[in-house]
Amino acid sequence: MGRITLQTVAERVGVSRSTVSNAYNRPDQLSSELRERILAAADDLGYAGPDPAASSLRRGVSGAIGLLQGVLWAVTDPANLLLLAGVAEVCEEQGLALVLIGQERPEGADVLATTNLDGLIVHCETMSDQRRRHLEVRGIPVVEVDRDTDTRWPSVGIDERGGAAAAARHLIDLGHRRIAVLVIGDGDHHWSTDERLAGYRREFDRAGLGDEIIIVDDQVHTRADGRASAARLLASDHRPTAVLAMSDELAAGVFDAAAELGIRVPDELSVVGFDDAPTATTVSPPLTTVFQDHREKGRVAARKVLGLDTTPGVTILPTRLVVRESTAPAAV
Amino acid sequence: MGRITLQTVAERVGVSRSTVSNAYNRPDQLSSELRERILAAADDLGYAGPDPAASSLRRGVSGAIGLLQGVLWAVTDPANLLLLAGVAEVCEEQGLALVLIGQERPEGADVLATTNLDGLIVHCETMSDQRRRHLEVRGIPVVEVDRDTDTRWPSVGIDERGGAAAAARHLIDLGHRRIAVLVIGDGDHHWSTDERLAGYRREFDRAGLGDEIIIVDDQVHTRADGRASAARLLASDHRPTAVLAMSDELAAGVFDAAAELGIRVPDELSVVGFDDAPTATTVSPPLTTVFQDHREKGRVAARKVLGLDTTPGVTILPTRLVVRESTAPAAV
DNA sequence: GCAGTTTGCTGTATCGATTCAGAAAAGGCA
DNA sequence: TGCCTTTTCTGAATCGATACAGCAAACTGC
Repeated sequence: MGRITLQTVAERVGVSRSTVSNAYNRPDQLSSELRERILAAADDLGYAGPDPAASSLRRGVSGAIGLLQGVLWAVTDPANLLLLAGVAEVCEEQGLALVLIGQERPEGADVLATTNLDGLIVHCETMSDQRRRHLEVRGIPVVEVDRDTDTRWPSVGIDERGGAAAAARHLIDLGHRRIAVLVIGDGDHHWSTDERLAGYRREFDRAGLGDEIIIVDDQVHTRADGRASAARLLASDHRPTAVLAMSDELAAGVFDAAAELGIRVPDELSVVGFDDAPTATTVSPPLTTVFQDHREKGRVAARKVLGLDTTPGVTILPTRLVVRESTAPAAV
Repeated sequence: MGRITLQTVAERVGVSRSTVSNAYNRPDQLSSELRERILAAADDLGYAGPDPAASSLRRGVSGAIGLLQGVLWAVTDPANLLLLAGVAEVCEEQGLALVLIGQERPEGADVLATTNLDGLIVHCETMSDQRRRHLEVRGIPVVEVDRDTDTRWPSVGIDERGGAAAAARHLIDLGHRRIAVLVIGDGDHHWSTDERLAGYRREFDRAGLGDEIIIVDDQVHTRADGRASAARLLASDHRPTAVLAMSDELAAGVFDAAAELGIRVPDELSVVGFDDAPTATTVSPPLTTVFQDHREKGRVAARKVLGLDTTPGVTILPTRLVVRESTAPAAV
């Protein structure tokens, strides 16, 4: 007897297919009495409503937006989750599904190519030309997050440089001279990493610090990485009096290393993070860090990709230094 | 001039539509020479490959599985993320998209109903009859996670009761008598909550503890909640010597409260968590907790829903007590 | 009571691909 | 060379819905 479709329901009620379709999608196009009757019949027949695939084909929209990021990485980083939450929030509000897309697959059977999306948010991911081309050809709106976008796509980012500069200035104002920078990076540098570095450097230069600065670029990403890296750094003879960590997770790692070595924060070592993630306040002492609104970033990205926010080009969200208890004047 | 479709490419090359389709989906059905020619022409024309919506309609599969959980909650809970990661892992491996579905929307425009999925994983969410019915009618395979499933769907869970019992026994063996249980719950009790409670109780009863047990059920969920709740608990005259927290986040909250009140863990207060989430090891002292493999749980759920794991009915994953440094013998 | 607008419903064309039975060409074997 | 299998490609039928023009019937207003 085949599947139950609009047709089946239409025949049962004795109306046309169009009318049944309207019962679902345009209630104002038919009398509410008839609509009730149709819905009742549908329920009776076990019809679950218009088939999404068919509907999607005909309408040309899918009711879903994608979020592209190395999925496994994505769910590992607490700060990133806030971004996800922001995107999810807009999706829920708009009645859209949120599709997580991960790594490109080798065989040309890329998930991105076989999923239909009304838009895509690209986060911290270097995209293959293949994919880039695909998106253009298919005409899917794309918004990039936290990326330098000389490209054709609009983007959302934060004032990385300004935030970083504020963090550096804070330490300099406290009298620190020998400062270490703990660079984030899980393979290659992202745009945001370079920006932060530029922000720190601006203040170092302005203060005439040069030789005293230690740049540690150990490809660290997680708290555990940070701890390992900081352990080496802090074990040196002439250790820094302050550390600028490029994420709160890394900063937490520095705390761990300091605790192990018996170095007191902030008395003997000042630490500044970046992100103002949940970690910042659960750690002890509470972390001085650069606040950014991850969640809002997600919201803005989603709104932009949906055309709800029509600000063209790049949107830059502000950052600001949040001074807590992990920084103190440099010991004399 | 219209969109570019299989047809356009077929005409350009001078073959039939079917052949072009085969070039994409069944390379073995045509000579590789022709295939190359077709792919080249497609690229030339700016054809991005078969349209997912059309393909999905015709084939009857969507290449995506859904994960149903209050999205906002989902991305907030660190332990839950591991589940997500497990599901994502299998999806990536299988070339499937992962769709996050959130709250049911009021207007009958439920995302679940308008998204086409090859399967659905339901996590910690009481489902409306509406939705339940929908899934049945549409014949979408469903797997439930962490739920008592008297229902028609297979499920994946953990040995909640055994784990909880082990935790309770551990405290009892250490000589604790006055033990508080910090119940998790963000509104209503889930099955897992009841199971854990039953596990604790079993050991309390076995040890003949009764009056000494304090059950604190304050609808707590986050670390901050846990701290508030624990603050009240620990401020009482005759405070417990040990706390069984139903999650590591809550346990961390207990740590926070204890620190505030100057109560030393574990000397003056033993704390046991549940989950063995990342928090357990970043907290100080490291938390004694009940380990469960969230990630594996996600993997198993995904495999089950895809029919890759054909174990019927309920799959129960083991739990085990991990003794760290947050528990010590009761002070005499 | 009649022209003019609304309301309510129908029919047909289409969205873009996949499938499967089969035709034509090519190869294998004696 | 002739018969049989294999390879390579084609055509028609379908998947299930939605949009839009159009046609009755039912209301307006004067």
